[in-house]
Amino acid sequence: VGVVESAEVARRILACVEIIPRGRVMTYGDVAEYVGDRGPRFVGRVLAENGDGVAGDEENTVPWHRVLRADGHCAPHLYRRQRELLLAEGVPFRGERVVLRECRWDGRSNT
DNA sequence: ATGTTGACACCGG
DNA sequence: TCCGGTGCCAACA
Repeated sequence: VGVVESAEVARRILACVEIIPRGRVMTYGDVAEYVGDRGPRFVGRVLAENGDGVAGDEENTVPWHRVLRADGHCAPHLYRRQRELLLAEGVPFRGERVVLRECRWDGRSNT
C-alpha cells in the first residue's frame, strides 16, 4: 500500500462525499465502506485536509459537514459550525445528535 | 524500527 | 442510554 494508492483512495472518498444529497448524511464508516478501502479514520484524515478551513473556501465544493460519527454526533472540534450547516438544510436533530434513521444516505440515488 | 495520534467504530456492563 | 475499553490503520516524530 503505497502513497500513490492512498491518494487515489482519497480522491474516491472526496468523490463520494460530493454526491451526498442535500439534507442527507453518511457516517465516516459508511464512506469507507462505499469506497471499499482503508477505514473510517482515513476518511476523517482526508476531510481534515479537504474540508473546513481549506484555502479558497469559495472553491471548496466538498460538503464535509454531511459526514458524521456513527452515533450521530458531529465532529468534536467543529461541532457548532457543522450543526448549523446541517440544520440549515433540514437535517433532523434529537438533542445534540442527528437522527440517522431519518436522513442516512446509503449511496444509492434515492436523493 | 517503535511509539503516539486521531474529523472512528464496536462491544460489554 | 451512557461510558470505558479495545481494535484499527495510515501518518508522523
